[in-house]
Amino acid sequence: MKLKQQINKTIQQAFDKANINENAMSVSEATKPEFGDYQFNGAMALAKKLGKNPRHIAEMIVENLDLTGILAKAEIAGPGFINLWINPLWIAKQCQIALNDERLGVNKKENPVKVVVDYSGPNMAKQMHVGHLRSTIIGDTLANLLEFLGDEVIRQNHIGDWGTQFGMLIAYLEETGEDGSVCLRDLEQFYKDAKKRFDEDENFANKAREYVVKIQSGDMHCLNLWQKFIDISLGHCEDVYSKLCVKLTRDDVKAESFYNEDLPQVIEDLIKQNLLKESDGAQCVFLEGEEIPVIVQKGDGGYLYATTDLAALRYRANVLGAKRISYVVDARQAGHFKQVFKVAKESGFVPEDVRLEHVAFGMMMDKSGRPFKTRDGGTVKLVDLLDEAVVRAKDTIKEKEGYSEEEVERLAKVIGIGAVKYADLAINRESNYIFNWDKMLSFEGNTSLYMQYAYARIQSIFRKHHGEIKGEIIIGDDLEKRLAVMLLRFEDMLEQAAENAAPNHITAYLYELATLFMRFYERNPILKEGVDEATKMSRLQLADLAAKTIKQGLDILGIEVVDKL
RNA sequence: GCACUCGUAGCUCAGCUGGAUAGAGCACCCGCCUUCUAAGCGGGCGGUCUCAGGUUCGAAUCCUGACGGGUGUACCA
Repeated sequence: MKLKQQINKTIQQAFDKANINENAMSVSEATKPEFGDYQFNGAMALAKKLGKNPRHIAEMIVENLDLTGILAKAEIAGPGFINLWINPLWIAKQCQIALNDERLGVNKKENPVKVVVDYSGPNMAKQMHVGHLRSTIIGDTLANLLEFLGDEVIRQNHIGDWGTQFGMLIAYLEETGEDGSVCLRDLEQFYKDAKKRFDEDENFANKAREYVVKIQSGDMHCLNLWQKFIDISLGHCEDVYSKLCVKLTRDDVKAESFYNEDLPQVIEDLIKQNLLKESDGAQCVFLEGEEIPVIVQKGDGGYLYATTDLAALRYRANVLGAKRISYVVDARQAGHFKQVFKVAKESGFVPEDVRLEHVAFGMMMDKSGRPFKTRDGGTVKLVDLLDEAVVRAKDTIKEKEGYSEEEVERLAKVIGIGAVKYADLAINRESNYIFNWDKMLSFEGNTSLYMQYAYARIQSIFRKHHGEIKGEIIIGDDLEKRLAVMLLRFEDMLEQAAENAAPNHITAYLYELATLFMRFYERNPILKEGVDEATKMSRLQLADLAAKTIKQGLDILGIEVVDKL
């Protein structure tokens, strides 16, 4: 249900009837309940343009406003605000439609596009650490969201599987042994050990360097070892993805090395476009207004990540056919992407109409506001963080008695992982955020637990209710109306979130929805004695739609729900 | 130095394309369980939106500058 659009249409009709030959600006949600459900603020802006009194214009609009359909009431306030009340009967009907619809009344986009979402991108040489968390879950949310709205989403996991450190790792893998899966159980340690050998033993170091050359020249034995290493390392990532309920699979992997063959061609094509200049021995693209050039080939002939990114960009635009390409990468690389996007457009690698965006996010900080590190200053492994989340979640479960051990385990997983993800997604992605266990695992405030609790409370009602649910939704009081309008806003909110690639729009909405439901639940009894049948049926259905909406919203965030908490 | 970004309640954060008295949560204080999950709900306290100008009928939001924090600044990714 595109609620705003519907209301805008009504306003536009009033414009036409009043002979105001302008496009009406969009209505917005009322800032307060007293101001109705929606408000139209366009009269003031028009007043100046038309040289008329804003209240007079507002009157003209209101006089011509159809109050027999969606809208029930309109009031002029202050200098020319038009406060709008939606017809409760209409609201009820729309909720009914949403409830009977698998997609909760959310339309699929009329003009879906292919979207590449590039996220996670772990380095195969090391274990995933907390630094990968945000990209992985923000990216997955964006992918889920666009998919739900009907776009054709192509997930791309641009894993780092190429570079000089792999020579060292593979040399060490061969040296240590037969079964890679054993020595690679802890990648971090393996990397450290290999590095130690590299620094200590000249022979080993030379061997490592040889391996780099061999891999790059396509030596089969080395490539096999390399492949084995990548497989195992990727397996680690998949464990993390599975724990995180992130949908990335091996099919989404398009590694750095995938673009290797195209790199010389990238250089060739830049030369053809007359964009390349040599500077200090390196091949560079100098962009207008940019202080530093984009270096695409080093003095020694090697390529850089800008080169790979260019290759990836044109592959995504031309081979995959993407019309929107979103890079979910931390904010520090803003400069890099700005430049690379510019080169991609100027060189014609990517057509003008393709939307390139850097979905930037801030850093994760510890409680004292410093970058998130272990006590000794090392990086925190993502698996460890997630495991701790589950352990901590288990401690928060109040009454474990009613559950089997497996159920507690399952609950702890849903709560713990949900808490970590929600806390991250609830923050405006561009700002840095402070990681705080107590806050994220709390039932209070804008947390996943609060949402899961709201959901479970509703499921509890349905466990207690027997018999079929029939009859229609009736909007009884103001609270029910606010809840219902909130439910109808779902699609508007999702669209905004998708447009801005902003998961926190979803969490903010869900929180507001859950809060409204809790209030409704406290004030308007459903199954208690004395509630007449029609009201009961109506409230059951409202509760049902609320639960389904919460579940669908959380599902987009990649967060699970349980029927009982 | 230059570029980017942020600065909102004691703390953590919202605030969409400018709109009415700037919103949540935590913390603190006060109420509400013999009936649907009180892990909840209601109420109170708490603000010079860093500062100074400008645009506008109207600015936390847009522009300029200052101050403060963060990040990035040619051959790592």
